[in-house]
Amino acid sequence: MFLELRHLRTLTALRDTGSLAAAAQQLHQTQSALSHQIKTIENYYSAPLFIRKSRPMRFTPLGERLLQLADDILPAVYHTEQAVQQISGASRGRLHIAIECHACFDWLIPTMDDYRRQWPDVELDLSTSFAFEPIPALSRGRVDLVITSDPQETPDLVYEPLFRYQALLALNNHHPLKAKKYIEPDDLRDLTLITYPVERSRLDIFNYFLDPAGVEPALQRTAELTVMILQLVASGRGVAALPNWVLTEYLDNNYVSARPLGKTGIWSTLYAAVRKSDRELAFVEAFLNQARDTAFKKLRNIEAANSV
Amino acid sequence: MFLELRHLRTLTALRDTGSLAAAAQQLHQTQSALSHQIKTIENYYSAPLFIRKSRPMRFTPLGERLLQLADDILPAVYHTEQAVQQISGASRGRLHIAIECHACFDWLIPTMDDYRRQWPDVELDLSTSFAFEPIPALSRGRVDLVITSDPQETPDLVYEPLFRYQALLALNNHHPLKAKKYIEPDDLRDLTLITYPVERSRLDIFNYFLDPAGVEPALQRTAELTVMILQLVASGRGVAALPNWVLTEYLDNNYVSARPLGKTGIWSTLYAAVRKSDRELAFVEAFLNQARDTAFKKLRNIEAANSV
DNA sequence: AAATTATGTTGAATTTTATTCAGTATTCGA
DNA sequence: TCGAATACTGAATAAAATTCAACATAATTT
Repeated sequence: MFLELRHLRTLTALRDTGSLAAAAQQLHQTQSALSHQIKTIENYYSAPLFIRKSRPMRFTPLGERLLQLADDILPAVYHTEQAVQQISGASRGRLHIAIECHACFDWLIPTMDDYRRQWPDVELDLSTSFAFEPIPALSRGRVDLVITSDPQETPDLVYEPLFRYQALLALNNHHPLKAKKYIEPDDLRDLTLITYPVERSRLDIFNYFLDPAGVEPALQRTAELTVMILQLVASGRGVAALPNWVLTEYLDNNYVSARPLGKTGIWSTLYAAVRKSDRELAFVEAFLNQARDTAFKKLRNIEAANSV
Repeated sequence: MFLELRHLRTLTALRDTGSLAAAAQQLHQTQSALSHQIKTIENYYSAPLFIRKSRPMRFTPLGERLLQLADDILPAVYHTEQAVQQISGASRGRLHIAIECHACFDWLIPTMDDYRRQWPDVELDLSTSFAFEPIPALSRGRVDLVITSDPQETPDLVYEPLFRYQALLALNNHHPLKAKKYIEPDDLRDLTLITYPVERSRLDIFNYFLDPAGVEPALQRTAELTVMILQLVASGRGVAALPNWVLTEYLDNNYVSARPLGKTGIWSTLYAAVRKSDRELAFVEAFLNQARDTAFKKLRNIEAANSV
């Protein structure tokens, strides 16, 4: 009468990942939340679930027994949820997505591919919001989900955080700045900066990096497509600030190199805006989680790549 | 990622009882809570769980599928919880109970019998609080649980409601008052009232029934034990106000008869006081639920008996 | 058929519970 | 031994569940 599936899901995530921090990430929660949750279970049973001071972590008999239960029943729950979405109306719906950010294709396409496989009956559509204002379109029901990095409070919308990301400066592989651990504004004074063709006020590298330091790049040029920008960078025609997730594959293939902007880096959060009334629909929630998972996997790669 | 065991337990209770109201009672919740809970599930899946306008109630395919899951996994959960209480410290503890009310033995002894079977490692003890003040004894840790019908707010204690009950006037089987649907204060003017030997201020029949109407019974006498009181009533030596749960068996056997006091009856709630720090211990919570279940079953009987 | 009673729904208020935040301790690896 | 990663904790906050109260509806009684 006390146990909930939530507890079991936490336990399995803990076992799968081997640490609270990683389990929290897998479950899209903070590590503190899991710590509290585990303490609640341990309090209830007046016994620990796992031995803290051991690497790799080991579960106590209590923890083992609960994990066994989790293994017994969670697959059944999962299958039922899948089946039930078929017979109910939950699997049908419309999800018209609008993106404000050029680079988002990079994780959005894989996200949509995976999502479509799981939710074949959802009518997916994607439009770049160059012809219209996406937020009003969302309110009016012309689109159903908007990807944006600056949430503006609106009464009928909610902004669901997807993930944090960092802007990196992409450099060609022989660039002298590779010697530095991170880029400083002055380093850009003599370089050509390549950007997407949008207003300057929407480019974070100006807002948070160059303008505060009063620095201008020697030259600025634009390119529409990410691949074009990277081609230019790779051939030494300039440098470009791009979100870390865009760079993962290119870094893996040693096509270009990258460095953080400033000691702490320029970080921001990407949000999905949806109408409040849609938030708890199964197929909407599933999309958010799919996006988070896809991005999470991409970003895990870059961390590994960066640490080399 | 949405379903919780709570939902499945609600579904099975619904099926077992056939109505929201009864299911709520079984789960010790309000019927409104279940209504909301079910609406949440139905919203999530955008489909109803059962067909409302049919007697007996019928589940939709969605509801059936979830019930099937519940049947698959809830037994396993139950068994694990049992097993886990054995291997953890949760099954061992002390539960010294003090009762303020004379009549409570009636449901408390069966409760304790059932409880002991499930929790053999809990050290059960029962004391009647005639020699000491139970609430201070609870705070000081001399006892662990106090059964009382008047909660007095104390910083370190919580009062958990167990059940509502009604005081009934027990009459001998040939008593002329049997003709009335309910007793009025004036009816007692010429009768002998039998009570437990406690201060008048602790007798609800005076507090809520006779004193407000300014009526005194012709005679008053006391008896220590419930069986004694009922013997006196049965042999026509007087009438007695007793909680409905006490009377169930005697009514079933036609040993005595009973009528409510006043049109709406005199109702009150019985509470279990425990220290806040003990409230969420598994073996304490289990005791509360056991008490509620036992009382619930007893009271279901009397409702049936009364309606004859 | 009207009246009464039991049952279910709903939105708002309330309470409870879960989660985050911020500060701190601890562990791990260089 | 330091810094980075990880975990714990209490307080603040956010979210969720529950109750309350008003109403609607169905079932029963008179």
